[in-house]
Amino acid sequence: MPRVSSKIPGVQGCAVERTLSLIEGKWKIVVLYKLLRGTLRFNELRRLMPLVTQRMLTHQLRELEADGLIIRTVYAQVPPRVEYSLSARGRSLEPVLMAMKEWGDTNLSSQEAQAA
Amino acid sequence: MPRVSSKIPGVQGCAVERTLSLIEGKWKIVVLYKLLRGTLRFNELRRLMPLVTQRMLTHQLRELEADGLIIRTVYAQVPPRVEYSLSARGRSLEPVLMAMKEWGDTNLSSQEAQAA
DNA sequence: CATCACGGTATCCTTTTTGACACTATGGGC
DNA sequence: GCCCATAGTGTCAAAAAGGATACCGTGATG
Repeated sequence: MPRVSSKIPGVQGCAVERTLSLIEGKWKIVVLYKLLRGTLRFNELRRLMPLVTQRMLTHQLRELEADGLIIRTVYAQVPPRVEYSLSARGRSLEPVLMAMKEWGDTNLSSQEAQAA
Repeated sequence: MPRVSSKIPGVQGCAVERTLSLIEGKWKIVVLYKLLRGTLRFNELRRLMPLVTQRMLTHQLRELEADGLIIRTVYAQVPPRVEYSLSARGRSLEPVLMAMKEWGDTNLSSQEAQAA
């Protein structure tokens, strides 16, 4: 099924790279990771990630949405209510996120944090 | 299954993030991916990735080395000979790389490349 | 009428990343 | 002596990413 771009010879890694490019943004994986547990409102996300500025969070969310990884639902209410949840596509990234988390837990345990 | 890191409260995603930070560089995953198949010399890598400038490749390799993911072996020969290979730590990233590759192959097959 | 909460925007600036391009050292071969 | 290959460095500039800060619109509430 390595049906990637087929043609281009030296660019097999492309699939890996393109996958990476979707989750590269500074806080994107964190967002995805949080959303694995369920839908969250904008400000709930903010509270979970106090270090992210509003502008950044909005921006990352918009990109994740554009890439079809999350779904943004706006409720026409007065204090606005906007909910974010993973799309099927986004949820399918779970194995990737988990592989990364496990690797990190194992290999970055502050102990051997730097070069082993 | 919210088994997170337990300790640090607001920074559970940290492991994931830090893992990501090691492979984020523009061409790093490609390098790692290529090295999964075995040791390569500097120019072999260059030939495999014609779009990377020499400066960039060197830079990425240095960072990968600093993070303990690859091993750089210099042979004191006259046309210099420098070989790069994965360290044990680097090789342990294989599941992550594979998870990403598989996701990419499945979800980025040019067809549904954009938002599903 | 002022205030509040929510979910943003807009603007500006700094830092980081990436790229272009040229230059270097070494020792062997011609 | 000059050129070659390998594996780099160095410098500069462009582009992308990220951050700080401030402002906006809407109804409900007081």
